Amino acid sequence: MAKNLKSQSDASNNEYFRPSVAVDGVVLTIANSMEEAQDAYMNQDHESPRVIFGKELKVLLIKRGAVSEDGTKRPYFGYWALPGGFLRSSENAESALKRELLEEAMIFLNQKKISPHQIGFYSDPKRDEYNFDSKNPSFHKQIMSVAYAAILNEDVIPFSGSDAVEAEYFFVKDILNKKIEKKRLAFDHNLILDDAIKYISEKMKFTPIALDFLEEEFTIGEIRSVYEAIWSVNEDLDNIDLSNFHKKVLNQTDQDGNNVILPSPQSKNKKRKQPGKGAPAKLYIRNEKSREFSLVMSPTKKRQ
Amino acid sequence: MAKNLKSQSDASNNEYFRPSVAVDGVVLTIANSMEEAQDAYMNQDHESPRVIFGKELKVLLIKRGAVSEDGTKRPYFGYWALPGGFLRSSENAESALKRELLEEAMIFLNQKKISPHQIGFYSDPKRDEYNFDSKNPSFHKQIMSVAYAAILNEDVIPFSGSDAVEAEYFFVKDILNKKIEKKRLAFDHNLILDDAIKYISEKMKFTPIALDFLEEEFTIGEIRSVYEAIWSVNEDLDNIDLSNFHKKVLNQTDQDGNNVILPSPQSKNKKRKQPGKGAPAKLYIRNEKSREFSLVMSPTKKRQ
DNA sequence: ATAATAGTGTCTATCAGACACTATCTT
DNA sequence: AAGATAGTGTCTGATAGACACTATTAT
Repeated sequence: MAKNLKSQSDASNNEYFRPSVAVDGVVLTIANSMEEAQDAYMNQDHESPRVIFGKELKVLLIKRGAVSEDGTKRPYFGYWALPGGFLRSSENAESALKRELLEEAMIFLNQKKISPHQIGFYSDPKRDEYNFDSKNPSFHKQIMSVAYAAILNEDVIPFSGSDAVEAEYFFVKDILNKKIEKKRLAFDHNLILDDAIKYISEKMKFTPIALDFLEEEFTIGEIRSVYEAIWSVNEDLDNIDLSNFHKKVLNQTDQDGNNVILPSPQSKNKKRKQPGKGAPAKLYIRNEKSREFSLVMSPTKKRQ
Repeated sequence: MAKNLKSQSDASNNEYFRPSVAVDGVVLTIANSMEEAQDAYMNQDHESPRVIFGKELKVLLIKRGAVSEDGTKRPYFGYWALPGGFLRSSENAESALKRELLEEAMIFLNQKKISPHQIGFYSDPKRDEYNFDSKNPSFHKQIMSVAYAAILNEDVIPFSGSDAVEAEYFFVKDILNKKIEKKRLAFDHNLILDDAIKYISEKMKFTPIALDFLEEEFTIGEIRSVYEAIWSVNEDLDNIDLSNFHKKVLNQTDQDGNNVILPSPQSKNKKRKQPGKGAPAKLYIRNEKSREFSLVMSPTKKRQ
């Protein structure tokens, strides 16, 4: 027993230190939610008129409860947080992410053929300032996290969380503008969210991951909406020229010279961006083999 | 005591599982080592003639000893491995990396103003197949790693390791071609090395990190050598057109329109790539504020 | 002179950005 | 007809790639 205690107290600064390792998921989606946006417009201070008819980037958050499974009081009670949880033995980070998303938000990533993107590893000892074991203050319960971003498409927007956990999609812009309960997210989740958006924002310049936000069949206007939604969060972007974007996307080829998007063969139907307005657009599908763009998609640089 | 044991055995698959977390460092440098390369050419099978006069990418490896500090036998004894070690309490991953590099290879990153690049987090339970605790087989000693890449410049090439650890720079191409003791690196370090090279290879297309491989004053030819050394590892590249590269580098500006490299004001000296050959080149210094390129540096695409 | 590296000039195809214009649909 | 979105055409400036050519040094 004494030996056991000794080895535990040694753990505070020798090389046999064992931290807890968690996975955090930044689940992103693009919402086409006119009603929601209009509600926001009416109830609030009219600061964001662009919201009204455009598509906007949303992120899944979980409300932290008062007590954890072992009966202890949880830090950041009442705050919104990224979904996630601790890794179990013989489990890798990606499995843990999938398990937690299923448990907390009924999202089954495997079924959706989604590969999450690893954002980074967060190990700052101060990232969870609440988390000390009061019974053993010399033993710092350091919690490290590996963060992933997962992109969901529109058909999972009608989201249903498990009854145990309160889960909800939030506009990313509202979180950045502190228009959220308690002003900020739990732990360093604001930082993780920022990093995830930067990652996706960069990645979509060179690869077709923007299509992951869309259904199997999509229009070029929808792709453009995805780019606008994400780039308007962190780049200085007003809007993307429709005509040039159209040509550029259609000219995208992969390393073998094949087009990255193809006219949909299955359906001759066309699709309207908003019901009852404008000409309907042609439908396209992705070339599943293409993982890289030949041309760089980037926020428009004004000509001097 | 019984309670203590119980909680330890529970640890094998409940949420209080505590893995060990290590940091691994991919320390990269560009070697201008004509003699070394010539030795290799003479002693081996003449398969890589390009090595002789070019600069080549090298990586720092540590030879794994027979026993660890606590007297137990170490897995992967005799293999070469990336430097690194376990995180200690109240320490973040970057501090642990710096501490380990100092201990194992006398490299003091802080002094060199080097910020390491986070490559990824590796948590596959099978990544260290040797590492089971034989006294407690149900308790899987899962070791997770966060990997960083650190770029060193030429002036640290005359490397001196501490006497306790055997440390050496290896040509990355030799490691990829399995021309190394035991054919492969310890653990999943071949995978980590691949990922690090991919990361640096991509990052140098859009940012001036290639300059981190060089001394404070450098020539445009030296920058080109860095690009060739790295891109020849994983891209299908023979060589970069001198003239076009020259113009492109000099035209690089940051977001404020300032040049990324500037003529060196301090010295009117010029520098020769190889002693006694060719005209000496102008010396440049970096604009420390510039962190982004305006133009994309990329491996030449042949015109059809 | 020759070899080797540094550096400039120039031609052409392609692409980015700007923007005018046509097409298709609903109300 | 008006409003809205989809899609085409065309002009211009900038850049990428190819490559000819000059400059500077040591041997």
